[in-house]
Amino acid sequence: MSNKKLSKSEEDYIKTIFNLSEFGNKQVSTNSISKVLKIEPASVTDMVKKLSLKKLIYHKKYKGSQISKSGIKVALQIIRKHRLWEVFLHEKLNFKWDKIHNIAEELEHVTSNKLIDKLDDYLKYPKIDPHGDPIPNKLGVIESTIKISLSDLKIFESGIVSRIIKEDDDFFKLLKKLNIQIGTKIKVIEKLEFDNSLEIIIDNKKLLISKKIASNIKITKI
Amino acid sequence: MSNKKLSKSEEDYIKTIFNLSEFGNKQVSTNSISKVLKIEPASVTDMVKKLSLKKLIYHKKYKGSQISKSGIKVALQIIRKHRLWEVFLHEKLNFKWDKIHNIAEELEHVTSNKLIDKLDDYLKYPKIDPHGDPIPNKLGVIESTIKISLSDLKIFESGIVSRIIKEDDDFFKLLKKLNIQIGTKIKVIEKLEFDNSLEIIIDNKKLLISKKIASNIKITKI
DNA sequence: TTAGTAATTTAGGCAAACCTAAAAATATAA
DNA sequence: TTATATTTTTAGGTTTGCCTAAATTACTAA
Repeated sequence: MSNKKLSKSEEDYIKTIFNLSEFGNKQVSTNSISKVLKIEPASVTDMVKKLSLKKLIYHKKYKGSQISKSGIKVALQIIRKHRLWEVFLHEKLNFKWDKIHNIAEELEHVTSNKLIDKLDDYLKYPKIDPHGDPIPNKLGVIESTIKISLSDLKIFESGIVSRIIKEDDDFFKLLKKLNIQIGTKIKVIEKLEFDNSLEIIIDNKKLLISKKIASNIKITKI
Repeated sequence: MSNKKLSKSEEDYIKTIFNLSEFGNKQVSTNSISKVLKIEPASVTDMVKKLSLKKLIYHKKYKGSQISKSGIKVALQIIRKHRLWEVFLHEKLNFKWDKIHNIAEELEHVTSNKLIDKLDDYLKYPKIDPHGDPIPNKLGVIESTIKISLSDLKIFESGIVSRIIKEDDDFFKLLKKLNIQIGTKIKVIEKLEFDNSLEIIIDNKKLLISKKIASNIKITKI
């Protein structure tokens, strides 16, 4: 099909529309795109028309945009690149969590597919990025793992930390002190009625965390 | 000084002008830039004016362009990025010599300085890229090593292979068969009068190579 | 030294991706 | 159900980086 190389701008729009659409199901308003990309609504209208001509989205005047099948395909490849670079920056170059996003934002537009496949191989085919977001494979397939909030885990259930909701430096520091990070195994052994805080086990050590902390941590049940 | 971020195009021009100028000494013609970048001379004139306003080059109508001190600084940083990425692609991702250039051409425009410094660290501060070209350090300093042709090495002198002149697949294959690559230590033990071929030692093994081969290999004397 | 050729610049245009201001469509609330 | 507010689009501009065609300057060889 229409395999002409997209511009950086076009890629940014597609990614944004995909992200706002919740896996392609929702209509996306011109204004919401405008806000995310910090581009005036009038300009968004221009681009949205262009992407519509390329069949990457469906657009009806005044009604919003919906990403198409081929648009989703494109978006997943961009997301794949972004997240693989994030893994590289974090694991190999020792960048902190919160510093990698902007750099990956640039690297994701580097075009070579060969590059991304070799990078994937070099990183040993990671399934999640340093934020805990899943990485689509070469074919765009995301291995679906169901994530629930740590606060929703029942007593004696275990899980692997797979996402931190609150992206905030203080919260990151707190988690570091508690030895909690992406990949950490956690078992819930008690839920206190008094204040809903949780007693959990990490590395054979018991500790107590508040309901608020727990609800900002997503885990994959094991 | 004028530290506003340069566009990809501007960077490409600066790099080209630097490369054509032989370390900033020579005037560079509009036509030569045009040929390298495959952009019409008229367009080159436009850009050259712009870069001149930014004091990255000096330009006199009809007389050619000369890169300025600050232009050289910029060029060296781009070259640094390019060559570090080449090392990464070659050493870490196992790309072949001849495949890395185009990808590095894209990666060199990624802006983060922090990224390039961390990459440098990760690669253990390499001094030369996979083609044998020297890598400027953070300050733009190139550790100058004098390279001579292997065919100019005298009897009983030794050197490290630092550059392959002929960039040609067949020649690469030949070198591979001879166990010669960037970094290989070579000692000359005989120069045959008959056909000017050289007897050399690599890894304690003697072998004979033609004058033509030798003159396509640059080495650093040790 | 001058006529022809080559290199370079000027002039005018175009596409991409933005912008502002104003008009049109839609949503909301009295 | 209007009047008002909000959202979206249209219309017309700007900048960047390219283009072609034509004019100008520089070079070269008779």
